Amino acid sequence: MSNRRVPVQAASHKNLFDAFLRGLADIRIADDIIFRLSRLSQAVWINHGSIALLNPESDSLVYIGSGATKLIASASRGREQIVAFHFAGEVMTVPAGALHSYTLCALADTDALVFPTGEFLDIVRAEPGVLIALLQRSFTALHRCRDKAVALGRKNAQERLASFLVGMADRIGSAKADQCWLDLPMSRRDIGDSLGLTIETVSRQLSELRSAGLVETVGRSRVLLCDVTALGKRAGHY
Amino acid sequence: MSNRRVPVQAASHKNLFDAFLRGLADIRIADDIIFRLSRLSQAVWINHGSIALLNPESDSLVYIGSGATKLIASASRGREQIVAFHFAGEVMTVPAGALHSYTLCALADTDALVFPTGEFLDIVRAEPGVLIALLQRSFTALHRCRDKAVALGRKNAQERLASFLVGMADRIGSAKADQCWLDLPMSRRDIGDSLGLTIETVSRQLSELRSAGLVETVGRSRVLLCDVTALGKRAGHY
DNA sequence: CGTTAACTTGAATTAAGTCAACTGTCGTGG
DNA sequence: CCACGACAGTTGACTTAATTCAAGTTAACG
Repeated sequence: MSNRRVPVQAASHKNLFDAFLRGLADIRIADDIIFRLSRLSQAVWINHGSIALLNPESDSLVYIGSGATKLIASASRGREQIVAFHFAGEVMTVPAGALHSYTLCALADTDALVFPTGEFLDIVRAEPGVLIALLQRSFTALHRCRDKAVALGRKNAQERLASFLVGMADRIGSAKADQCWLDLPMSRRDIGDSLGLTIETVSRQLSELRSAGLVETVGRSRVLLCDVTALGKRAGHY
Repeated sequence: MSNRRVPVQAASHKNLFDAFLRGLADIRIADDIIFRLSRLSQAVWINHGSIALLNPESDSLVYIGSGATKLIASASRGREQIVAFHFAGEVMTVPAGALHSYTLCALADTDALVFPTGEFLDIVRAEPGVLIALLQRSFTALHRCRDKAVALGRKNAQERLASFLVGMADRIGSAKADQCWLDLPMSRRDIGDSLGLTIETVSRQLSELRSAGLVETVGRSRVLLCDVTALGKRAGHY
């Protein structure tokens, strides 16, 4: 992870905001709305391993400019469930005051842009393109979360890990034919907390996939999926 | 379940559509948009126990006029995970062509109104009120799904059942002080398929809650939550 | 009031968790 | 640039919570 040693500069608010607009919707947005959104947003630099300080009073809408994050839900007795990972260019919502308490934590040095959801929607009322873009991202998040529910509710450890790897390959992998290289920014503990498994079980199942010839690993974070189709089958997908 | 014996008449498309509009957003919508939405929508009557025939080619937006439904995701080997329950007045999305195949199934005789999501959004572009209402419902669904992920990933059988009961109390219970009556439209199998447990485990845990004095049951579907706060504690909520 | 399916309870099994020891990776400092 | 230390990850042995299989009960409907 060479970028951890290189001193990285936080992006300026302007650059971050521009990237957010470009990524959100491929449409022209009225200047006054852009101005108001810009004033509403707050650029946040989250160091690798630390958590974002979000307003606990209101839901937050977060854009990840660069880096990667995990969204953690905590139940009582200190148990943590990672509810979603997010990567550069993605938008997510963090609820305030829910049944479980949510924390946004950076897996790598991360540039983020934060809006209070309520005010954001008020401003953006007149821009259907933005609303629809947001709605589509929200559907995507819901579908991912449902897939996770299936994995957590009805799949065994090996299928969960296979699902995870195939899902990550889809999002941050570099595919070539039916092979795919992954550089995972999260630890085994994070993977376990995401799959509802212990770190030991994750490790054991990864070893099994390794000896089945489905994956190879290099160091701690690099993984080669040797046969994505076969892995998808092990994941219990249709 | 007396309404199963009474022959129920499917609501007319007009009544259903009107209820949908009233429930969605408390705003005036342009007449031509109402007309186009009305033409796009399809009223569907789903008998207790049978599944809705949705277009497998496109995502569906579904409004439940009356009744109750379960949204089932199927993984390979015939395993089923109930991803969400929906009751009268609610709106949901059913994805087509996802990793797992989704089925909408009625827990009671159900009146529903179905739109293809894509066309719906095209028509509704000019109505920010509708888009925002949809966005908020989508956030609610996402938050519920995340809570479910926490339960499935990090809670034991008893906590899951307690979460389920408290959650249902919130949505379809009749509360009085800290007590709450529930008339569950779903079977023990449905509860198990929703909580990632077997029917036997659900039964055992319900018996435990019963002997702990936290719930009482009458017949198969009526449940009295004797102390919702205490039950919430057992659910691992904060 | 009898039949059927839903539910409950019990005993045996198993997948994943826990606890513990060991190994490899990676970054720092000599 | 190499060696060391610390921590992330792996592997093994044992335990446990939930599943599976099996045998009753009970509720709901005709």
